Amino acid sequence: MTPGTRRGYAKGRAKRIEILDQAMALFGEAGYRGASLRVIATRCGISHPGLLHHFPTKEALLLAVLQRRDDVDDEWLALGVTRGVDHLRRLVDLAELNAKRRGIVELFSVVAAEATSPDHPAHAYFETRYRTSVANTERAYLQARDDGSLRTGTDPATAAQQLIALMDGLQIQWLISDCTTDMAGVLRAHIRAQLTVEF
Amino acid sequence: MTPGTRRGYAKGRAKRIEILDQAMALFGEAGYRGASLRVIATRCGISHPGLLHHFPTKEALLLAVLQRRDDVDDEWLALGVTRGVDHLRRLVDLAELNAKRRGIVELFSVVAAEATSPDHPAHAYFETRYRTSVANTERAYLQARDDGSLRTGTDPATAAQQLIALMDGLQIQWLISDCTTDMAGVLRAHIRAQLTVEF
DNA sequence: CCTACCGATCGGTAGG
DNA sequence: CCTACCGATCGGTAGG
Repeated sequence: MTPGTRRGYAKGRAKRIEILDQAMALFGEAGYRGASLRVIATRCGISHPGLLHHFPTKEALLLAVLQRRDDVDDEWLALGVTRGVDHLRRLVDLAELNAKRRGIVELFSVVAAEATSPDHPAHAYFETRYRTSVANTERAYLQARDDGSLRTGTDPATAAQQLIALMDGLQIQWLISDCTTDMAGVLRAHIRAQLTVEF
Repeated sequence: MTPGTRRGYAKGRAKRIEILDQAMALFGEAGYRGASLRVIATRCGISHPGLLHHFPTKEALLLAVLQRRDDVDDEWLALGVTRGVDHLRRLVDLAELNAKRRGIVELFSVVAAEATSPDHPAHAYFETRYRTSVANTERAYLQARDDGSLRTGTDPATAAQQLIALMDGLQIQWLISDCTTDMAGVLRAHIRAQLTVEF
């Protein structure tokens, strides 16, 4: 340890972030089962027992990665208005933002599919995530209806399920097609057809 | 070998089918990377080198599983009319049928997500599959427009992408929610809103 | 944070 | 179709 080198918590925290970033990338590329702690650790310039010093198990690492992405996105969603048609617009903006973050899209698409297995470590996480996503979206559609912005015959509960499913399905197509699908555009067209107001 | 035991090709063919069925189930449960030849072989009552006698590599087994499912579904789709609005109706029927075949839904949802990685053995397969699925669906929407059944402002190309994405996304939600999502119903509501005719 | 190791498991092959 | 084996790799632990 050379004199002047900063030691202690700050350095540990920075390494933690680096691990989470590299883990996100590899979990996205290879899935939870396909990713190995040794590869993640090597990409961070440490050994795999070194990684296990920061996160006790592989499972804990995955959950920390998912939690971190949620925190960042929740913070982003909380900026600005998030009710009714404005909330739906915000979801389209998120799709537009995601089109610049392949790693994050890969992470959620691949791990969500893996986690359909009841014994997957992230199964409960995604169960909750889908329930709250659909519920929040349904609330936005209900508010849009109260505002008179929703076309007659559009059921808020069904529309919410559709919108979440559409976002997920478009991400798969976007990844397979090597990012040539226009996720935000297709999404916007779908919502526009459900509203009486400009979108 | 007791006298009277049937030998030769018939028995080999039956074992091949059994392997494909068990492999489909495990690839769906655990993904391609998470599934092991030993487990598949054990479920078929043979050793894993015995399995490799029928399929030379794990990759060949996966592709054979996918090809077999396509053959079965193509045969089913070819029954009855498959143009315009009737074709769209046929896709909803397929979703209804899939709601009784969890194994098949798992296989395609999980492996498709895995296969977004360019080096996945099924990457090319899914690239082609999505292209043709979207193209066939676009053709159906174009025919619906020619028949005057399509609502003004609905773009066939966009609608095709939406419908395929919606089917995939609904399957993920259906799997995570332990089969409580009404895939066919949500799908039908989406298409109904795009048409001028009853659906 | 490291090296060194554990038992388990992987896909595939040798040889029969 | 089998047993027996290959080298590689896995998540996690011991001990420092």
